[in-house]
Formats: sequence, C-alpha cells, structure tokens
Amino acid sequence: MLDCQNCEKPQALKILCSNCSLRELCLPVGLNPDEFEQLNTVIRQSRHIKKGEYLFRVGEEFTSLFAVRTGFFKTNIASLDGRDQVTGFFMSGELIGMDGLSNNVHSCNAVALEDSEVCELPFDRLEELYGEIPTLQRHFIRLMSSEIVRDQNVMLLLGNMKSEERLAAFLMNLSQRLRARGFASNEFILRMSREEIGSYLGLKLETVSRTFSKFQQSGWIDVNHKHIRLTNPLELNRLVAGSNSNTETQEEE
Amino acid sequence: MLDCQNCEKPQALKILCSNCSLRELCLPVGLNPDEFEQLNTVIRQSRHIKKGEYLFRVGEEFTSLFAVRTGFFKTNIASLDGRDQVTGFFMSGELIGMDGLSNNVHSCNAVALEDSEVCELPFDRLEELYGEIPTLQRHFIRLMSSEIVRDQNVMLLLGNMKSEERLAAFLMNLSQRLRARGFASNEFILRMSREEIGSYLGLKLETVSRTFSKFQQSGWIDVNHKHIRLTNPLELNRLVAGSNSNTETQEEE
DNA sequence: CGGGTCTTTGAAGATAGTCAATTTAGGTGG
DNA sequence: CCACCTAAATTGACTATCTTCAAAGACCCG
Repeated sequence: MLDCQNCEKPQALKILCSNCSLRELCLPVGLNPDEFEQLNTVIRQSRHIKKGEYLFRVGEEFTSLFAVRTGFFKTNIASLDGRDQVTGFFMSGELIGMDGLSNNVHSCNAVALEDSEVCELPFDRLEELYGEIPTLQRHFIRLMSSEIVRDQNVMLLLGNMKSEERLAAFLMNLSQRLRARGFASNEFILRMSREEIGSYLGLKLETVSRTFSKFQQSGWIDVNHKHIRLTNPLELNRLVAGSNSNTETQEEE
Repeated sequence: MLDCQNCEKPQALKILCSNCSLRELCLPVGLNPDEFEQLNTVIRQSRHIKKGEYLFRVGEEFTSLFAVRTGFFKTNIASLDGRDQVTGFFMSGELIGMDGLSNNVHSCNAVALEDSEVCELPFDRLEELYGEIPTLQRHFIRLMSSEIVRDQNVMLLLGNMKSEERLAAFLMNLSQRLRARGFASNEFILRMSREEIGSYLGLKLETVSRTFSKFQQSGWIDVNHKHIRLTNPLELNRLVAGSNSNTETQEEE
C-alpha cells in the first residue's frame, strides 16, 4: 500500500501532505484526513532543484503548479528588449506557477536561489479533485486572489514609494514571512543578490547597497553582505507605513 | 454592434448572457446554450453606476464579482499614509473584484469613471455552478491567472520603463483593448484624468502632461485634452518594445 | 590560493518631481 | 444662452532622487 514509485530511500521519501509541517501554510489548509489522503495520491513529491536551476521557463507548456517544500525561488519576466523584472520571491509553503493557467504557457521563469525541494501538483489531477474536495478548490482560488493582492501591493510600492521605503517594506515582508514559518524573523540570510533585490524593487543594485548602508548607519539594521539583522524593526515599519513622517526626526513614543 | 439595440425596451431589461454582445470577451466564453441558460439564472443584470460612484470600497465584504457591460472603471488602493495607486482600468467585458476572494473582503476600491452598467455575479451562486459547468470554472481560473499576468507586466513597466515608454505602453494597451471590442483603436476618448493615468503609471500628472506634449511634437499622436488620436502607432510600439532601439542597438549579456 | 563575482562607495549626470503661474474646459445657475 | 466658477491641464524653472560610470574591496568556490 505504501508503494513508493521512485523510491531511493523507502518510505521517508514519500512525504505526505498530512505529515508535512507546511500543511497549514500550503494549499491543503483545512482539509480533513480523508481529503488529505486523496491529495496525497495526486502530488508528486520532492523534486530537487539545485541552486540556479530553472523550475520552468517562459514559453514552456504549463502542466503543474509547484509548492516550495524547502529552499527559495524567484520568478522573473523580461521585456522585449531584454530588461529583467523579478516578480516575486517564494519560500516554503508558497505556490509557484499560477501565471501559467491563463493560456497553458508559463509567462515567467522560476529559478531556485538555493538548493530546493518542491512538490509538483499536476493541474489536471488537481482539477479532478475539485469536485470531490470543494475546500481545496476554494482554497486554491483564495491563493490566486492573494497573489493578485500581493501584486497590487507591489504596484503601490513601485509606483509611490522612495528607495528607503521600498527596501524597508521588502525587509519587513521577508521578516513577517519567516516568522510565519517559525524562523527567526529579526536575523536572516538573504538568498538573493543586490541586483535581484533591486530588480524586484525597481532600483539599481547600487541604490540597494547604498540604502542598506544608510539603514546600518541609522542603526536600523546590521548588514554583513547576505546576513541581515533587524535591530530596529519598529523604525523600519514606520518608514513603510508613513513615508511623509520626516525620517530625520525620530519621535519615539 | 457593441451596444444592445433592445436595451431601452422594457422586455429587454433582462439582459441575457446568451444575447450579450460581450459573451466572447466576458466570463462565459465557450459555453453551450444549456450552460448559458444556467448562467442567466445566476446573474443579476444591469446595475447602473453613475460617474464617480463606487462599485465597492476597501474593507467591504466581498460577495460578488462584477462584469462591466458598458462604461469604464478604475480600481485603486491607498497606502497607510494616504498615497493612492490606481491598480487597473476596466472596460466592457472585463471582470472586477477578484481581489476580494482572498479573504472575503475587498482590498481595493472600484470607481466608475463614466456612467456605467455592470452585471453582478454573486460568487456563491457562481461556485454552485462550477460543478455543473466545468468550462465556466476553468475559464474563471483562467481569468484570475490573466489578472496575475497583467499585474506582473505592470510591475515590469513600473520597475524598468522610462516615462515615455510607460505612456506609450499605456496608450497601446488601451488601443488594443478597444480594437478587441470593435471600437476605433486609433482615436478615442480618455475616461481618466492625467492624475489617474499618472497614478497607474507611477508618474506625476505633470510628467504625463509633458509626455503627451512631447509625443504630439514628435508627431506620434494628436492630443486634445481627453481626445487622443494615434497618428503613428508603430513608433509608439517601438518605444514600448525596445526603448534602446531608437539609438544604437546595444547588445548585452 | 586565485580568479571571478558580488558588493561597496564616490562623483557626475539624467530623469522625474516639486512648486508655481497661466490657460482651458466643463458644469451650474441666473 | 451666457457668464461664471471650479477643476483639470499645460508649461516653466528649479530641485531631489536615483542612475550611470568607475574603481576598489570582500567573499566564495573550486
């Protein structure tokens, strides 16, 4: 019964959604045991993606969504003349590939920024389950909608915020997502380069670097290349919330 | 051909998807007659929204999606300190409100930019139909995905393009959508103010105005306040595709 | 240990923003 | 129908922010 198709190690390789530590963050939120069982049969587990490898590329046929189990990914698109835009960073429990559903072709690239593991969710199998597990469908639609909301907040960031506000928003967003996963939220390793951060935030890498330095001088953070420590997250949050408040005058209440 | 000839007659008040001239642009693409019939029973037709009125606001409970029948809408969000970002413009056949599915609360405002008519699609009714009309569900997911792809292209625009490229992209996008609806694509009336265009494009209204003037001086367009005529759309397209192309072709990578 | 990549920092330059004045349009009411 | 009034748009001059170009320093991986 527990036959594992491509087992290298018996049993341990077959990671079940029902056992997965991410089950409350990932697609199957709120399923009952029976439903977990059904989902398990659909998911192709634990494909390993090495740092730098592509999960999929622009133009490839869409067949599956991917849930990050471990590791870190970015997605990006390119303009016709080759300029690059990072459209998102993805950590464990997050779903990649929803762009591909619009016309069954991936409209972005997905690249691992460190050695990673993903669960593959073949979409036609998933679709078959929708009838049987309405919760699953509802949650999937919810995830797509969240992606839309997230993107619109990035539009706000790119359209209205100054460099310092953008970087502060970026750091606080990472921090919050790490906390939600039980990781330290005030001290972490950046998985992406300055250039990738800049691309995501609509800034040049030099501006990102300078802004990190400025934050450090202000005492908001400690930067040591990829290692970041948030020493004054409140101040960073304040920067995000109201840029109008003069950054010079720091009234602490 | 776009407008409904029967609209003013009383019996025609009940506008049926099956008769609607937008049926090939809107949600029910590819349904068969039976399925159209089912969809008709679910849709609350033709709510009128006057210019300036809100279809919904941030924080309101989400219950329905809205399909634009006639008219023009914008959606926008505000940062905590009150800065405003227009996140989209919507014309006939386009669906508004998909942001609300993430947590059953609208995360943006939707405002009519001219007197408009919408079809209301109560989402719980729609959901009940999914089991019976798989095509409908698939198409809805497709529409959500398209919204994600659209938003990511706006991220590219905001993150990488210069003011002239942004405005050219904006004009060509409008033009293309008007053409798809059978309207003149090289001559149209802008429904939004310079400020709203600027907000969408991450520019100030003065910059939008100046860039319009620059385009006119270059002979690409005729601007007369809200009235726009594209006299050289090819050149505008070239601006969008490769801003560098104007000068020497610079190859990198 | 060394080559290459990534990062930091400085100085100069460009693009878009800000502030301000003027013109034009569109809606309202006499 | 016209005059008015307010809101929107245009244009100019100046400034701030971010980019570009350049060089030097730090790290990582084989």
